[in-house]
Amino acid sequence: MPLPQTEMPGRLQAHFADRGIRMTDQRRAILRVMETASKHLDASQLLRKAQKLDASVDRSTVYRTLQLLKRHGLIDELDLMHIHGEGHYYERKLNRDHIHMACLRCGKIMEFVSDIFEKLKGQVERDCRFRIVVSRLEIGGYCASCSK
Amino acid sequence: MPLPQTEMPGRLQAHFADRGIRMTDQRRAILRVMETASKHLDASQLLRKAQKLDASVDRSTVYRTLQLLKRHGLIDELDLMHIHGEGHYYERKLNRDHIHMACLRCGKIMEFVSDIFEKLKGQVERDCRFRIVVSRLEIGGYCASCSK
DNA sequence: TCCTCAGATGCGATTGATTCGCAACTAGCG
DNA sequence: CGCTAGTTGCGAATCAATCGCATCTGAGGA
Repeated sequence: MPLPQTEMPGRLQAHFADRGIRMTDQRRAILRVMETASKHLDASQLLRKAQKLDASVDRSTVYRTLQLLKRHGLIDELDLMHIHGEGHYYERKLNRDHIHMACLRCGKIMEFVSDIFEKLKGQVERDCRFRIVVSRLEIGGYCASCSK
Repeated sequence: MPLPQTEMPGRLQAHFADRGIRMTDQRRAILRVMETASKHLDASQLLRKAQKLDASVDRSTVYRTLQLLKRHGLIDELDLMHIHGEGHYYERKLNRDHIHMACLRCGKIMEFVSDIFEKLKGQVERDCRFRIVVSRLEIGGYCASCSK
C-alpha cells in the first residue's frame, strides 16, 4: 500500500526541506510532476500536468520554480536542438550526465551515456583548469531508421 | 593593396555563388560581418555591424540570412549557457568542432578543441547508428581565475 | 543593353516564451 | 494565534524571432 503523498516526498522535496526552502501546494505539485515525468517536459506541459494536481498553479509559478530548481542544480535545461520551436525542456538531473540526440527528420529524442563523455569532461577540467558545474551535449542528425 | 570588396568574396560568398544563391547588397554585408567577426555575434550585434556596411539592412533580413546559413551548414548556433539572456549566438563553422565553456562568474567564453570530443562523436555514430549533422557541447562553470 | 520575374527585402504587426510589478495570501516560527 | 518574509496569481511588459504583404531587384535570356 503506497504511503500518502505527504509522506513520500521524493528527492526534490527532500532537498527543499533540507535547505529550509518553504514548501507550498503549488511547489509540491510542480516537484511531483518533475519527479514522476518520464522525460523532457517544456514549461507549458509542466504547467498543464501540475494543474491536474493543483488547479491553482500559475504559469509564473512554474517559471519561478524552474529557476529555483536550476539554481539548486536539481534540473537540467535542454534545447533539444530547437526541433520543436524556441522553448526549453527540463529534466531531473540524475547521477549520470547523458548526451541528447535529436533526429532532424522524425523528431525522436535519444539519450546516450558514455564513459568517453566523462573522460572529455575530465580533460576540460584538467587542461583548462575549469571547474564544471553544468554541461550539455546535444547532437542533431539522422537516426538509424531515418538515414536509410 | 587590398582588392576591392567585390573581388574578395570570402568563403561564405563563394559558397553562395557556387550554389547559385542570389547575392544582394544586404547579404554581402551580413556575410562580410560573419566572415570577419572575431567571435560569437548575436542577431542584434550582427544587425548593427551589417548596417555599418549597408544602412538598409533590416532585422528580418538578418534573421532570414541566418536561417539560410544554418540550412547550408555554414554557421553554428550557440546558447553560451544563456549567460546573457535567452538569445542565440552565431559563428562560422570551421573545419574543427570545438567546445564552448562559459564562466558563470565573469562571463568569459572559452573554446577548446579536443580529440576526445571527436572520438566521442565517432562512438555515437557507431554505437547508436546515428548520422551526426551538427553537435553542440556547452559547459558552464568557473574559469581558473574565478575558482580561486 | 533592356526585360522579366522568382526570389529577396523593408516595414509593421504578430507570435511565443519568459519575466516583471504589485497587491493579496500563507508557511512556519515563536 | 499572530507576525512577517517569502510566495503566489494576475495582467502587463519584455525580448527574441517570425510573418504577411506590397515593393523592389539580381541576374539570366532576348
